[in-house]
Amino acid sequence: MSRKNKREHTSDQLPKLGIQPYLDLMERTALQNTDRKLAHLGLLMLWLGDNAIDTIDLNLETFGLTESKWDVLLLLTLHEDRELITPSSLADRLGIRRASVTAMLDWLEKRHWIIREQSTLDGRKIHVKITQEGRELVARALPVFWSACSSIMSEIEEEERMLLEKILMKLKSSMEKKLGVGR
Amino acid sequence: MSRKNKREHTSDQLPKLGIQPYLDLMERTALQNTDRKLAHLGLLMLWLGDNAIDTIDLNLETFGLTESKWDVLLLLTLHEDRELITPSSLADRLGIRRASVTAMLDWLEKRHWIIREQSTLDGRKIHVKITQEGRELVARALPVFWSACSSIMSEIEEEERMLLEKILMKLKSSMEKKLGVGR
DNA sequence: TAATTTTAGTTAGATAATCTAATTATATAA
DNA sequence: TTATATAATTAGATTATCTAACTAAAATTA
Repeated sequence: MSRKNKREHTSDQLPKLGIQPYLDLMERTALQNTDRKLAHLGLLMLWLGDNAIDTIDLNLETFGLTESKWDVLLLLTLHEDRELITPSSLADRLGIRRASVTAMLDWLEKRHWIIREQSTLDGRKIHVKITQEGRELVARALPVFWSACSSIMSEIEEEERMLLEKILMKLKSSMEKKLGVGR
Repeated sequence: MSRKNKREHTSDQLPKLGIQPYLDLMERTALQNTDRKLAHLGLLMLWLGDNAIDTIDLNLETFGLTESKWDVLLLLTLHEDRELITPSSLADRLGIRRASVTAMLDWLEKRHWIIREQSTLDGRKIHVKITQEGRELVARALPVFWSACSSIMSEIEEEERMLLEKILMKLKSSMEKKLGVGR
């Protein structure tokens, strides 16, 4: 009784409608020339994207990181010893303002995961580098990150995999073109 | 000359590496038992998810809405006249705290898109409803939302579509199970 | 070469979306 | 009737963004 009664008072949970009511609403409210089937897929992609990001965030949390800080550390790691990385180039790549990068770098620098060095060639520029401590953090987080990535797709079987990879690659380039971004 | 020169000064753009350097890094840093192929797909899904969200945000911006406010309005629309919607049930469904819902409802109420009514049956509860003005906003935004959803998938061809739908539905339910959420 | 313009980075101040902890009112249970 | 639980809010914080203004340095131009 106690358990059951309790539940009854916990009340008012919104029932999970599933996707059908969304599709019904779409039928009534989309423009004539909107492809319903594609919009259905797009809606799924949007939802999955949210879930994928939540999964990754959950795993990065262990390291005191968020997705955007992680992106910065990953960029610094991948470009290390290749090119000079400035706050401007990070802002450009991340699609955010320089002021936002400044804030993020302040946060990372306070934790000794990155350092800023004034450029000797051009006094306006700052050279951003990952520190040894930062490298160690990344080294600890990477295995978890990859395993989180793979867990997102754990249900996929071999036959589907190849095809899905092809489709996702195609979507990646078409979306990047549309948004004018890229990695 | 002028244009070219200018470009040369625009300097220090980080080159777009593409996915290969990520895969190389994965090879070196993933755990032995991490399925590389699946992690590759997961990484793509993560990136696509970001892009899909950006696309939707860009379109909702026109209406002064963000994805989370839109989610609330959509929930109110779909559940209208079906069940009593309370701040608690919204928090539960959205996976956020009641305090966060309070803030969002304040914002929406200030714009006259929702109203709050005290429940007569249980004085602790608030009944949240979409207003006529809110309904009109949603009616204007919905066609744009669906067309944005379909634009995400515009490259998909009919043969791929069926299979992709099946895969995405499967991923949706597996991820929702893992995260303990659902729509 | 001196004056002007552009670029890089930061600072200041704002908003949005979240959180936790504390508070208030009401309802339920012991 | 008293104690406990629930619903919502408030207060105060953090993170991630933004724009506008500012400083310093470099590049352009007159």
